[in-house]
Amino acid sequence: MKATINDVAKQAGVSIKTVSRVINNETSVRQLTREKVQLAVDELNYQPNLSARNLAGAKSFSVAYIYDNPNAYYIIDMQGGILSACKKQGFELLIHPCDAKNENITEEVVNMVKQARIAGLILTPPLSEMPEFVKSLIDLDVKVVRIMSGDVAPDELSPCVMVNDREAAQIITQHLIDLGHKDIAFIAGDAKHMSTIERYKGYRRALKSSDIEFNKNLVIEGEYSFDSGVSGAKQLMSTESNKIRPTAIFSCNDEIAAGALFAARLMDISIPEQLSIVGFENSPFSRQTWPKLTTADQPNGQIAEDAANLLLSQVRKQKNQVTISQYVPKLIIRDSSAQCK
Amino acid sequence: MKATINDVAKQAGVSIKTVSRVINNETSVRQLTREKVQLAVDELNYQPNLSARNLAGAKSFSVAYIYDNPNAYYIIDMQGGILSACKKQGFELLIHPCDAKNENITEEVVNMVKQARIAGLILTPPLSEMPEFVKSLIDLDVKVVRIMSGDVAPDELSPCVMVNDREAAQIITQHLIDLGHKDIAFIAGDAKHMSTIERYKGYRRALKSSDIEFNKNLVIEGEYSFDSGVSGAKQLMSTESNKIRPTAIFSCNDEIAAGALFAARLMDISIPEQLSIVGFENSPFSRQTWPKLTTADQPNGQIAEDAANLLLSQVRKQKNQVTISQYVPKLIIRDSSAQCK
DNA sequence: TAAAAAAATGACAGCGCTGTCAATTAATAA
DNA sequence: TTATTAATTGACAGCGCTGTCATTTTTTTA
Repeated sequence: MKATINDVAKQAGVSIKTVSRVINNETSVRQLTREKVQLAVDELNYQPNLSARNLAGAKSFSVAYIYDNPNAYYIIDMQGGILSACKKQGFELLIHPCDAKNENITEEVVNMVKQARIAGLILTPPLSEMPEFVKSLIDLDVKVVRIMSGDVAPDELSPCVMVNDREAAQIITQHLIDLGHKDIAFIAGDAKHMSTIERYKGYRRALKSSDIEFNKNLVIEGEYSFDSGVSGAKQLMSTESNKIRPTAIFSCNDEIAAGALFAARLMDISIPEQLSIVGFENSPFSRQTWPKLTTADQPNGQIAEDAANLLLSQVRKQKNQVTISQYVPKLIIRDSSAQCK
Repeated sequence: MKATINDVAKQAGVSIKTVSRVINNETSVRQLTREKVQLAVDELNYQPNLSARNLAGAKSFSVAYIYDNPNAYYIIDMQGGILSACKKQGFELLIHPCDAKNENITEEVVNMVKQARIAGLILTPPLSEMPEFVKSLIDLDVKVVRIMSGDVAPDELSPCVMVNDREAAQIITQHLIDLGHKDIAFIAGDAKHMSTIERYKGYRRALKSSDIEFNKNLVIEGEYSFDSGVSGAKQLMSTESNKIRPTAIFSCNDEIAAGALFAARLMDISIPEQLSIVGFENSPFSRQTWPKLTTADQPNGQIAEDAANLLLSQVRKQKNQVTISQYVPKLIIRDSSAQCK
């Protein structure tokens, strides 16, 4: 059947403890011994039993990805990236979707972490942005890595992988400005999400750096949803009011942009001729709208893998890597943005 | 710290073995004893340690969901449903995305199953439709439950949860016929997928039952992708040829339908006035296209939970439930289908 | 009522590994 | 060279549970 540590020990002519040392990459094993053991491991195609390790050892080999995010594409990308890192290092991944608005979320997750003896957690927005929640988890003696929006970590609670939405938003707004747009509207995502705040900052910054006067009537509060895009765009483009109608809309994500596109269609406004609309995220359906969306690409899979590697090195106590990686989403120009007439 | 089986045994005044019997729902425990133990379990908020159970026992408490499917919405729904069933029964879920086209997929998955000591597997199309692959897994002494397209299981390999695409496709085609359409085109998904075949059968059956002559020029081979919808619709609606142009298109899923919508837009064909387009799946973006798609709704989360329950009862050897549940996706009428003029 | 059969319970080993600590070996200092 | 220290290795217990089998208790039968 499956080889155990005993088989390897016998084959290599050492004690099981030495095998254990080798597979755990501990120091104080002579090079020669290490090689002997490694050889036996390879020959027998030995893979340590996770349950046994979790049971016997102080540390566990399970990490979890906790998330609350209605965006399926995002979650799938994240899972993929994390999984890829976990596999390479012999860890197992548990997934735990949950509801950030649930009052008992802390209790629920704390229980889950205890129950499964989890060694580390990866958190994405909005969970990663709930300091109290994060704190209760860290108190549990699990390592945590957060993926967050911004350029520097907001606190010292845990290592973070940062996504610089501000800069990306500035770039994408600048793209609109370069096309001659001045009346650029902004449809926000959930107000509480850092990503919304950061994208808004980038938007403002771009306007400022081009000396375009900010018009608060062009800013619509919303949430990360299609419907929010529909109603936001309707409001912005309605002719009833005597407000200024924008010539371009910066939507906080692709879903909102798709909604805006939908509203434009309803109102018989042609895109991009009469109105430019840009999204954010480069989710698959930004390629499936009419017209295809100009957007900003986040390499989510890579971000996730990065975060997972950070977490695993923490868990394995290799070093307290304080390295904080930062990603800046890249502008992708498609067909929903054009020269302002 | 966390309560163990010893604590419970002490509290209840029985041996740990008896506690074990109670938590495993074994027979031959007196009612009185069972209650005593249950009380202690509740008081101590005891939850058995999964690693220990997996290590000590013959059976394991881990199941896996293996999938290859580019449709993020589908996967997320499945995961959610499976997870919900697993949680209720104290099982852990491992997820394993993979590539069905990879030659070594069997080896890869077999390894994974052995390595993690997995008790059961849930398979969705296209993996569930690869008999050789399924067989090698079953030989491994893991329980398998497949989610498949059709009304009856194609073989005896494993219990199945069936999704009756044929009937649903017939209903949705009938919907088009009821609207007065006669020249109804069909854009297929991946030819190898049972769902494509079943939906095609339903389409044919509906035509037949209304005595509409089948025109093979109106059937386009494709795959489950947006691009396939674009090129399919282009081909169907091109004016160059002297073929009959359809007045309605049955797209094998929503993504294809979205592509068809896109193509219609390109060709300046207005939907649904000049052409009705229907999708299949009721994925979120069927609500985010212009116009919103008429489609067939699959309750994926529920299907998944059903499959997971079937699997877990197998694994726990409660009974060899041969119950095969069958779901028929329901017609959802939105704005992309209209009376034929 | 005693004997036999059936049901309920418990003692104990052991799953595959890691942690602790003692024993051995190699490296260094005296 | 020998004593001392450091590096390497191994023996063994035990993580929390389940499987096996023996023991005790209850029920049934004679």
